Amino acid sequence: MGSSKTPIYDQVKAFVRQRISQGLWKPGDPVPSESALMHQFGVSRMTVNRALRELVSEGLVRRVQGSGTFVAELSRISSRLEIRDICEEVIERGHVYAARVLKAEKQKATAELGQQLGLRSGATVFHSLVIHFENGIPILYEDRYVNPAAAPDYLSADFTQVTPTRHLLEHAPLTEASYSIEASLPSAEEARHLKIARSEPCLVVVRRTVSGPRVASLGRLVYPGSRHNFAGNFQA
Amino acid sequence: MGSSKTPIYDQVKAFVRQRISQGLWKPGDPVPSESALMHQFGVSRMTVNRALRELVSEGLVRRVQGSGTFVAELSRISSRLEIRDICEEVIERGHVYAARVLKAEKQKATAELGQQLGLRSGATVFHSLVIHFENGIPILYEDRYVNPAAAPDYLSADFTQVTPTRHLLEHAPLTEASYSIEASLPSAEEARHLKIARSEPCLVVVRRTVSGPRVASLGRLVYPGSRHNFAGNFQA
DNA sequence: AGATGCTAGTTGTCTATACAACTTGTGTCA
DNA sequence: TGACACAAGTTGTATAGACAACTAGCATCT
Repeated sequence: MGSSKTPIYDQVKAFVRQRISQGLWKPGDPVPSESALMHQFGVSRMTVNRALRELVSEGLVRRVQGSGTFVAELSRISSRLEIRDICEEVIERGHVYAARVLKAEKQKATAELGQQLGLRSGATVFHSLVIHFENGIPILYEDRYVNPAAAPDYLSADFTQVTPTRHLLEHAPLTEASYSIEASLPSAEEARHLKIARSEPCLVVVRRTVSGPRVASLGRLVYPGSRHNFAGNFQA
Repeated sequence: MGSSKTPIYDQVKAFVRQRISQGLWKPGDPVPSESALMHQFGVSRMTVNRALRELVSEGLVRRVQGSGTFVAELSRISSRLEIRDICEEVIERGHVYAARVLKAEKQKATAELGQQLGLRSGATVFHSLVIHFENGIPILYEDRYVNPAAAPDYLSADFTQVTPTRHLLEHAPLTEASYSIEASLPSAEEARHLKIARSEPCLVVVRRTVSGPRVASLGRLVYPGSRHNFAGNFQA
């Protein structure tokens, strides 16, 4: 029954978390020391230490060696933004996924593109252009440049079966990535393929992925504003 | 010299992380057991345990009690998306921040709004409308409804000195939040105050914050697409 | 063949102890 | 007054050992 099936360190975490979320302990306030909590709960110091260390990694408290533990300032509560595969997302919603490949070919890099991919100007790069559909409706225009050194058989993949994102995740283990999200109007070609008006705003995600020592790919993902949004939620 | 100033558990983490990011150990592959790593590094089990536990929380490996530790599937590498105060951001960029208050008043909630805030239709809510400037240029149109129970003195705050976000963070400790990001065209009024064309796409963030048992506020943040984007990067 | 039980290996939790590194306040000495 | 030393309190790391909980494969019995 009331048996303590929940681990002690979780109980300590819950205790501290509750005091903070109820506003009893405010940002900047000191949290009881390890030895205080240790006596209060009648457990060993290592257990309390684990609880507090995990709260640090969750961003709830801040610790200063030699000084103490303090409730963190609230400005940096955060959530996770994931790199998801569009195909998985669509299927997760119980809908039908499909893709059409407009282009998949070798190309010579311009100076700017070469620099972004860490290649010299004029080097060979892979270029793909894929439209993704949800229930037959175009929801994503994906324009991607890939570093051949990172994924040599990129062009031999069948993008109607395996999305470029998935192919890259599998063949070029992701070590780093950066992205930016902005709103802009589609180009004429983008609008045509997405079957939207040129006046309809789109969410544009530009993403650069790094695999090991190399920049692996540079992608421009255009989502029609009326058919997509990014959502998330997070808890303290 | 090579003095081991870095903690042992960090060395173990680095070892595993390196093997994974170099692609030597692929997703699904088993990671050496605690006792194997323990002997390999000549350290105690608790130290190895800590290293592996932290790698779990970073999403790099997955552990199954009784079975073993495995390299995680990479599809869900993620970054943190923070709730930031616009004022802090501007100042961080070394620019001048300013705000203009268009509205700050009590209002009766419509049925829909009341429901979103967890209040009955017709209840009193606070409504604020603030324009934020960076170097004199409007960069954000903030339309916000606040639950009076969560922040009773919201309306007495001077929003040219303290942003609504900051006031709420300080007076209604954040326990939960959800957001959605979408692209859309501004309304006539939004375009007028942001000094942009009605055809210029905007990033719209709708955010709902919860403080303790109550929904604290509902905000609609409109950023001109040409003057703002959300960026981030993350590492494995 | 199928069900059962055992065992070795693995991760999960917890303890008691130890020393190192750092902070802060206090007291002493010049 | 100022510089310095010291001590008490705090967090950071590491160890050795113990038991619990779970998994997977093997052997045995029916």
